[in-house]
Amino acid sequence: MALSKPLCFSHHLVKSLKPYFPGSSFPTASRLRFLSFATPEEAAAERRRRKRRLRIEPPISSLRHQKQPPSSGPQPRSPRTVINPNAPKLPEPISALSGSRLNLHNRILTLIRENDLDEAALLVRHSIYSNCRPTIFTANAVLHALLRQSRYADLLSLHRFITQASVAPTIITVNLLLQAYCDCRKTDIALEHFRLLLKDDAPFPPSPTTYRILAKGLVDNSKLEQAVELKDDMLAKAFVPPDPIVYNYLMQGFVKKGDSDMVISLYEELQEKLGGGKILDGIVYGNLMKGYFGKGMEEDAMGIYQDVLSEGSNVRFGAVSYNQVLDSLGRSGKLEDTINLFDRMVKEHDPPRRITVNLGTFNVMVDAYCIAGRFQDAITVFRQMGEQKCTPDTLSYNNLIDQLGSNKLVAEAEELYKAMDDRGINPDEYTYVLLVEACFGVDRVDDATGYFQKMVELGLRPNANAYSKVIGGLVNVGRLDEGKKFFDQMLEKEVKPNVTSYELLLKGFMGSGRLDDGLMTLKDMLLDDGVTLSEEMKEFVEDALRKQGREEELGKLVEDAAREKAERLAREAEEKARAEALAKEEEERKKREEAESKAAAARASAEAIRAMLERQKSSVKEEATADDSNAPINGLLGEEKNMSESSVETETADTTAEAGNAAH
DNA sequence: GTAGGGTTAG
Repeated sequence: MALSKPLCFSHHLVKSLKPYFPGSSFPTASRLRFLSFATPEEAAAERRRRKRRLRIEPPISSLRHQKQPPSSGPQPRSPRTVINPNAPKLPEPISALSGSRLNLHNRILTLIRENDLDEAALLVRHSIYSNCRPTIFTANAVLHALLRQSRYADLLSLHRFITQASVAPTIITVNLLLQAYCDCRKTDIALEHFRLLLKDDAPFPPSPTTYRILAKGLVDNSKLEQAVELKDDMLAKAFVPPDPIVYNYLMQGFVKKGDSDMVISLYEELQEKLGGGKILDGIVYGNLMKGYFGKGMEEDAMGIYQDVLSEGSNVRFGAVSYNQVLDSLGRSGKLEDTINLFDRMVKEHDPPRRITVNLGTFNVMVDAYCIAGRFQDAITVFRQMGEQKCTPDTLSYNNLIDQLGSNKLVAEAEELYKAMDDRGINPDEYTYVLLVEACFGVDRVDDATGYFQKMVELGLRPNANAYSKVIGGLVNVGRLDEGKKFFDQMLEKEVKPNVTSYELLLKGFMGSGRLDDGLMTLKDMLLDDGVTLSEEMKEFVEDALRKQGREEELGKLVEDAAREKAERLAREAEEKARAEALAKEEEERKKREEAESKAAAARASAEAIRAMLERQKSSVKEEATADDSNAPINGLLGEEKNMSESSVETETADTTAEAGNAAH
């Protein structure tokens, strides 16, 4: 019995995944629409059906009898659900979190608080097959902690584990999973899981947060079209009311894309869906203003601004909503209005009762001052952060250092860098690259390379882009050999060079007449799979060679490189083929062995039965009354049945594990 | 005693 429980759930999952997701890619627009209801009435009916289903908390014991025919007892579920006895289980009610399971929960929460997530995850796993099974609430807490620390691989692995162990998820579990996939830019996988919630036999519908996670994930990955589809699906299914946050994510995406018309029409659509009155959630107004500013409709933008932030306005504004309006003003050159709004926000700020200012506020202000060229004011407002109990993070520092450095205010930038040290905020690779660039910008070449070396010494890992900054700076001032040294360092550290880093060196050597060094660089570049030589670069090289009458060398070099590359590729292909052949052999050998051992087991079992029948026969001969002797046969067959079940379970588990692995 | 409520600067 214990074995058949997990079997039932995971089996269902695999079965249900197949027909609904024939391709691995996200369904096209038409297929998403196919899921929508034809009429609002239909959608409402389905909604009612689900709510009804959700209201009924089945006793835990009923979960064990899922396989029983539906004839026993009253049937509260919709007819469709009854037809499918393998429908995903409903999650346990919160009341399950009591007694020893609550103790376990609290122990795990303590581990999370102590930041020992490994131990917490391990304890969940170990308890699953113990006599104190963790509740889904405990698992959710651990999943959430893993998500907070961006430990996606561990999150997926724990999620896979509890799924295989047939711990029924809650909507929170699903949302955590969707968030993890979206964070990893795997929006297609996130959408596949989301679609399970839309199925008829889904144990619960999506929540507002579900839509928010997906909308943000799609927008952040520039999949605006799919984000709009999702929003339309949200309206059609109507599991949740039209959500300003979802709309705002979309507006954000279109602001970034420069499509102001779409920004405005999304706002108007939301307004209509919410009944036509004023939208009372302030979140949408910053982006709406950006839409108007983007169309040059300044008066409309400012009209909205005056309206929603006027004396008696009942539009609700939190720090985030304010920040977006603040940003729209700052980016539109309305510095005076920006400052006024900022002052108002600081006045309204009354923690912990009301929060209207946060870290983002200051960063938006810094940008506004810098856009206006008032760098000293930017520094001043940055320093005011502490007064509002805000602490700048590395990104905040980087932002201001960037603005100062690229405007030749290097001393100020360096002062901020020192302040980071004093406050125990760690500079990252980006901080150092900004300082490197700033120093190059004012011809402090040695300081620039000094900052770069310091970053490397600190164990930070500059990427190819960072290397190309230092190489470029050195090449620009004619210190080619030093530039080459950094290029070699990059190779040494196994950082894959980018096109720019090659091109900088190539241009440097060729431009200064060091043709042999240039040709060597060119050959390395041609041999590198990751980069291609642009036409422009090729012409540049030809030109430099022609000047010294060596233009015929280029053709030969290109040929040589092409041949060497082809040889290498052929070699690699051969090695790969050989490895694959070996793997296949191994696989076949395993299969053969398995088949042999199965056959042997079958022979042994047949032999056992035969022997038993033999014994039975002889005992019948000996005793005239013998009708209790077939019990062992039943036992034997029963055992065999169990074995095959557990092997199916292993197979299913593997399939699920593969799906999870695909995320990496 | 299970997430969240959204933003900004790479």
